[in-house]
Amino acid sequence: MPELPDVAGFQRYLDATSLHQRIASASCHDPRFVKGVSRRALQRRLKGAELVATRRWGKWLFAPLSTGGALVLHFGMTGGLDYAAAGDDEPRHTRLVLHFANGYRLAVISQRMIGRASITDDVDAFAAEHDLGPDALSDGLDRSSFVERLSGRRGAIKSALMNQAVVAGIGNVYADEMLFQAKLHPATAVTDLDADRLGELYTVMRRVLRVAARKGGNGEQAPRGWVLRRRGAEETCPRCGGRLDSIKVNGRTSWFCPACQAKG
DNA sequence: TTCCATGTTCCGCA
DNA sequence: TTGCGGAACATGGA
Repeated sequence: MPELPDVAGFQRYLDATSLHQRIASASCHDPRFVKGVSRRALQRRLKGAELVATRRWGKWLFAPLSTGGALVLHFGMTGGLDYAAAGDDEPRHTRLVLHFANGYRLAVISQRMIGRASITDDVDAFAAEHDLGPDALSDGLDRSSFVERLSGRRGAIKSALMNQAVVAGIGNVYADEMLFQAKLHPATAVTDLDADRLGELYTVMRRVLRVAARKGGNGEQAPRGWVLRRRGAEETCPRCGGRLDSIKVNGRTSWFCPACQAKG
């Protein structure tokens, strides 16, 4: 689930619940969830601090600390946040808990241990270390810079869209949605697309992500015409009614309409 | 039981 | 040297 729109929802949730509260203690159940720093160091850096803001970059969520540095969160393939009273049961697969002085706690959930938590002293440097391109919704990523970043790439357009070094935030589901709305076959070679076509894809990308982020990534609230509600072998194209098909692109399942999304 | 899953990272190959 | 594609990683549901 967690692609850019989902993480945007987590960001709003964190903003609404957990900012400017003193962290009495932090507990991490599984050391494998912490990357880059030791589990003890993570807990020590969080204790006594407040989360003073949030910043999202692609699928990564950062929360600068009042004591310096920033908490780093990534949710992997399934995860989320849960803010509740200290006595409430923690959700399954809770990996990190911030216990606030106000008697509430924030649980960070990530089922498959592919997510992670860390501490960084410099968000921009962290992004550079992880080879993150500009956030897909950032102001700095205008149409021409998007076209420039994609042009000349050798692989399939879907691979390029999902490449976090090209543009950060797009995953498998939303890549399929964008390609559906842009009427592009997922395996189309980037080199077969001219600047106009890539520019159209930029417009679609921004619209899809903006609309989805507003819904907090909740796929059930996606507009009726969107294909992401219909991933599956028995499903039909919301545009032409034909049967959807799937192929593997870059090892990931791509759902598309063979009639609407012509190759090239 | 086997396969597959919405992500990132690492490695081999062109 | 660089970029691309596949495998590994961990866990649970179909």
